[in-house]
Amino acid sequence: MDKLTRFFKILSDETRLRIMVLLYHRELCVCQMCGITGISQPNISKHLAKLRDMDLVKDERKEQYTCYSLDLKDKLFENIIENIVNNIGEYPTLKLDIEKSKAAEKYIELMSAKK
Amino acid sequence: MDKLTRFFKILSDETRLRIMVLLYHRELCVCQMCGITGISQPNISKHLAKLRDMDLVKDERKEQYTCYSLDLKDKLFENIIENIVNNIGEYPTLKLDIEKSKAAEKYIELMSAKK
DNA sequence: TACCTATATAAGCATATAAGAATATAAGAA
DNA sequence: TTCTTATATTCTTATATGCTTATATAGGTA
Repeated sequence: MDKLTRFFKILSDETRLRIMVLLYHRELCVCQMCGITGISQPNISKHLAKLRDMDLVKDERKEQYTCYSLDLKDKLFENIIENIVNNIGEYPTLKLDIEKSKAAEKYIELMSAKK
Repeated sequence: MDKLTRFFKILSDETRLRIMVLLYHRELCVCQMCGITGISQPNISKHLAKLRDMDLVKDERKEQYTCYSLDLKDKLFENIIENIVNNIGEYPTLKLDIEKSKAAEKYIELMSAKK
């Protein structure tokens, strides 16, 4: 049950929930998540570390970026995320994140453009 | 989304998760929950108060007891609890709670027996 | 009325958690 | 090697959370 309560605790933080829902749709690098959500890089990184520690996401180096993707081995966990996504209309922030993620490449450019 | 993260935070505590799963199966009074779970009365009460504040359970006075039952208006929340229950085999503590709850009346007697 | 019993609340303590700012690291480019 | 970019980590501060013990309240009974 500890695994279950830890999973719920992970999802009880808005930042992590946004990350999880984003990654459910597609893999993203750290700076894309920053750009899409408007959350600071150290903050995103720290939450990604927690998700990694719980084995919910995996990372892969791609050229200069570290790409993250969901890695849900547990069917229950996957169902829960899926349920949320199916009701995405009720959660404007999540919905907007997803919209933005469709043009995720843009956020890499914006990041590079910052001087 | 706040409603969602608050729901996950509620479930991220072992005591509250046990209460929710118990109440999914049947209504129970406070002392029955204490007896079944072995958790202290003030502790159970406090967690019930949180669940009540979030409108996840409702209470009803029945003779000398206050009976609690689930009151999930949100389909997503109900699905999540249902999913857990469907996998109850993976969570021995939850499973044992449910087994005990089948003889819930016993716990009222035990409580009364305590002088 | 006074007395139980069941439940709720409060106080105090210890621990956990989040966010921002500053800094460190790793890998590629010059 | 040095510089740059992307990402990770550390430190500090503020806030939240849980548990135990003690106490309060509400409703029924004697």
